[in-house]
Amino acid sequence: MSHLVLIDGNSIANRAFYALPLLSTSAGLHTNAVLGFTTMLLKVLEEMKPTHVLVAFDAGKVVFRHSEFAEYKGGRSKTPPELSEQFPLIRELLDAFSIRRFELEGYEADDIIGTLTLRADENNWKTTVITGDKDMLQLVSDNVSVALTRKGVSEIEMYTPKEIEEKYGLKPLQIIDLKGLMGDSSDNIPGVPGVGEKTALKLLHEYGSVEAVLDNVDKISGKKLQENLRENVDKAKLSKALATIMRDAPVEVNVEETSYQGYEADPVVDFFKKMEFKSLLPKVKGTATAEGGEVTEAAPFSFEVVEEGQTSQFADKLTSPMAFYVEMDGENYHHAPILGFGLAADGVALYVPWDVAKEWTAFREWLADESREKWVFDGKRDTVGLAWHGLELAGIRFDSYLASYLLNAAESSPQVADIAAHYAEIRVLPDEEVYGKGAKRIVPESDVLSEHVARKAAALWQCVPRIRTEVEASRLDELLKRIEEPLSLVLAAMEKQGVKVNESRLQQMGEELDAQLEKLTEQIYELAGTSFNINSPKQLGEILFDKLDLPVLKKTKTGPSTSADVLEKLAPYHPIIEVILHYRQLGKLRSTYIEGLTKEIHPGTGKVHTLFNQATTATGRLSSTEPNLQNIPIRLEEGRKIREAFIPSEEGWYILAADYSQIELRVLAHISGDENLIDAFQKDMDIHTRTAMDVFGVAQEEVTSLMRRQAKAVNFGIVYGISDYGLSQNLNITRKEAGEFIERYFAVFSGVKKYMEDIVQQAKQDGYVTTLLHRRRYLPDIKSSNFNLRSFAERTAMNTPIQGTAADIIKLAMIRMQEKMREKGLKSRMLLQVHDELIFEVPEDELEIMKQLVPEVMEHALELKVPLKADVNYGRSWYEAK
DNA sequence: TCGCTCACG
DNA sequence: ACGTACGTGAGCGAG
Repeated sequence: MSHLVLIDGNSIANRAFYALPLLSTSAGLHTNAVLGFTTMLLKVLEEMKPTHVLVAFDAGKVVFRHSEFAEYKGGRSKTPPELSEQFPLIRELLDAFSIRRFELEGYEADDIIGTLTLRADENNWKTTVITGDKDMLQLVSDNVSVALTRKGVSEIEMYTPKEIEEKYGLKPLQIIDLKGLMGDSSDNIPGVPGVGEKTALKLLHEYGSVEAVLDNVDKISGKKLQENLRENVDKAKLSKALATIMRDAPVEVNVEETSYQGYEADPVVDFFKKMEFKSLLPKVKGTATAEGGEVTEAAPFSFEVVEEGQTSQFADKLTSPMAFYVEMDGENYHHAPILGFGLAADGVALYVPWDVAKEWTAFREWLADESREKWVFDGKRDTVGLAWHGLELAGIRFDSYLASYLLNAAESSPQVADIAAHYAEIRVLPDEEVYGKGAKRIVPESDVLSEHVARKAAALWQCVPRIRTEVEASRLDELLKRIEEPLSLVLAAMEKQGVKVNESRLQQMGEELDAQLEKLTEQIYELAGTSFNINSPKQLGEILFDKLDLPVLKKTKTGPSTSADVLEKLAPYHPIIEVILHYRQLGKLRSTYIEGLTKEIHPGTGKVHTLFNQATTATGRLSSTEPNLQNIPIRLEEGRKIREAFIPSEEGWYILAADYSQIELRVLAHISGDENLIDAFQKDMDIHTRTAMDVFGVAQEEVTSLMRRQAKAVNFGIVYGISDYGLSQNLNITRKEAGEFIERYFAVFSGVKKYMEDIVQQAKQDGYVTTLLHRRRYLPDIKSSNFNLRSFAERTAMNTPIQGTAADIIKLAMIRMQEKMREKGLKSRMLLQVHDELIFEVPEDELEIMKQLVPEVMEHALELKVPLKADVNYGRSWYEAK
C-alpha cells in the first residue's frame, strides 16, 4: 500500500533553527536548521518507510489573500539571515536524498500540502503530514494523519481523528473554528480578543462552529465575552478564513510523481561531509561506516616542547601574528601559578614550560613587543596573570574569548575547547577532562599537559579567521575592537590594582555583629520555645508554620516560603518575625561581607582583587566575583557601614564615586523616542515625580510620597518589561490595580508603549534583539507555544536593549576615562564599576580635576536624544563617597 | 550539587 | 488559563 509523507519544509526548518544552537561549519556556514531537518528526515524515512515523499516550501511574496487584513502573516515575513541562508542547503539535502521538493509562487507550504492530501485521500492512500504547525490538524481524516514536532524536531506526536477528539473534543475541520476564535499570534491571526483556548473550546463544544457561536451570542454567558464577540464578528470570520488551508491550489505535481525509492549513499555522504555532520555519517545506509566500520580518525597533531638550553633554536619561531595562550593552574589568575605557554602559527605549535619561559629573554621581549601581534583567548586573564609575575604583555590583536561572547552571549565564559569544537579541526579537550574537577583536580603529567596547551594554541590559530568573519558578518566588529578589547585592558589594570580593605575595621565590625547576633539568637529561641538552626529555611518553616501555626502565604518547591517579603507580611502575627528578619540581615552581613570579604584579602597587597567577568551576562553587563564587589550593601545603614572598610591604597588619597542618574530610563527615552519622556529629561525633572504627575494627572506639588513611590515602581516595571502581575507583587496591590497603572502610564507615554510592542515584534521576526551598539541577544523562546517561556522572552526583549545599551555606554566611558587620565598624566586610578557607577582612588591634588572630568566623560560617552547625567561624590572611604 | 535566600544595579 | 517582574554572585542547608 502506498504511504505518502508530506513535509512542511518551512515549518520544520524554523523549528530546527530555534531548537538548536547556531552551529556552523569551519567555513562559517550556519547549519543548525539543516542538521535538525536532516535528523528529522532520517528518522521519518527509517520509521515510516514511505513509498512517496514530498517536501513543500513557501515561495515568493506573501500572498495577501485578504487585502482587508494586510498584517496577515506579517509576523513571519522577515526570517533571520542565519536561517534564510540555510534554505538552499536544505534543498541540496533533499536533492542528495532524491526527495521531491516543491514550491509554488504565491502559495504557502500549507496550501500545497492541503491540496496533495486531498488528492491522495481520493486515491485512498495513507498520508502523513510532518509539521510544527497545529493549523494543519484540520487536514486529518481517516486516511490522513498529522505528525506534530515537539521539543524542536526531535520528537513527533501523531494525530488521527481519535487524538483530536481526545485532546480537543473536536472534529478535525473544527480546528479552523478553534483558530478563528482564539487566533494564533505566531501566524498573526487575530482571533477574538479575550478568547483563549479554554473559552474557544467551551464555545465550540456547545455550538460547533464560529458561525453558530456568532448566531447565538445572546445565549452566551459572560457579559464581557458577549461584548467581545459582538464587536469582533468580522475579525472572527476573517480569522477563520485566514486559518483555512487551501485544498485546491494549482499544484502541477501528481501524487504518483512523488515516488521515493531510497537514496544513493554517495551524494548523501558528500553532503554530510560538506556540512561537517560527522556524527551522521555512520547512519548513511550502504557505506562502510554504517556497517560498523571505523568512523573518522582524529586528525594527527604534532607540536614541539621548548626545553631548557634549546631556546635559541626556537627564537625564529616567535613570529607575528601568533596564537598565544597562557596555561594556569586554577581559575583565579590573581593566585594561579603559570604552568606554561602555548604558541601557534601556520605549521607551528609550541609548548613553553614556565621555567623555560621565564629565563628566555627573547620570549619576554616578544611578549612585551606591541608590534608582535598576539591572537589571544581572554587577554585580560593573560595580562593580569603575567603581571603578577612581573611580565608585560603587549600586542593583543584579536581576543576570541570576547569575540565568541559577542557572537553568542548565551554561552557564557567559553573555553578554548568550546570554540575549537565550532571553528577548528583540531580537537581540544575541555579543561575539566584534562585536570579533573573539584577536589579531584590535579595537574596532569607533563606530556599530557604540553599537548593540551599546544592544541589550545593551534586550535586558536584556526579559529581566529573564521570567528573574525562571523563577527564582521554580524556587524559586531566595531563593538569588539572599539569596546570589548580595549575595555579588557582597562579592567585588567583595575583588577591588578585592587581595592585596599581596612581589615581591622572589618574585624571590629564582625565582633559587634557577633554580639548582636548572639542576643538575637537567644530571643528567637525564647520566642520559639526551642532552639533550632535559624539559617535553615526548613527548620525555620517548621517553627513558624507548624509550631506557631502562622499562615502560609507563599510556597516554594520544597515547602512554605520564608523569604523576607513573606515574613514582612507575617510580622503582625507574632513578635518572633521581626527578630528573625533582623537576624537574617545581620547574619548576611557577617557571613558574606565580613567573613567572605576577609577571606579574599590578598596577603601580599592587603587588597581585594576582584575578577570582572566580561563574558558572562546575557545583556552585556560585567559581573564581579571572588569577591563580588558589585553587591556591597548600601540600602540599609547597618550594611552600608561595610563600605567604611574600603579605603584608598595611598596615604592622604580619597575615594571618588560617580554614578549615572537614571541611565536606563534615559536610554529608554532615546530608543523609544517617546516625546513625553524626552521632555522630562530635557527639563531634568525628577523622573518619578514627573511620572506620578502624568499618570495621576496632578500638579507637581500635589504628588504625594505614595504617588511617587508607585510611579517609581511603574518605572522599574517598564524597564524590566512590564507585567501587571509583577507590578502587583512589587506594590502589594491587586493585579487589576496594577493593570490600571500600566494602562494610564501607556496612555501618557505612548511612545514607550509603541517601543514595547515593536521590539517584541522585531524579536519575533529576527530571533534576536540588539543594543544601540549592535550587541545581540538571541531569544529562542520568543515564539514558543509555552506561555511562560514566551512571556519571559518577551520581557527580555523589552529589557535587554535598555540594560544592554546602558552597559555599552558605561563601557565607553571607562575606556575614555582611562585614556584621559593617561593623556593628562594623572595618578588617579579607576578601581571599580558597579553597572552605573565608577569608583576611583584619587590623590588630594587631583580631586578638583577628577570631580569635573569624571562626570564630563561619563555624560558624553555617547550622545543620545536626552542628556546623560552623572553625579560625583568623594570621601576618605567608599562609605563617605556618598 | 541544588534550591533558597539575599546583597547589588 | 497560564503565573514572573530584568541582570548578577555568594553562603548556607540538605540530599
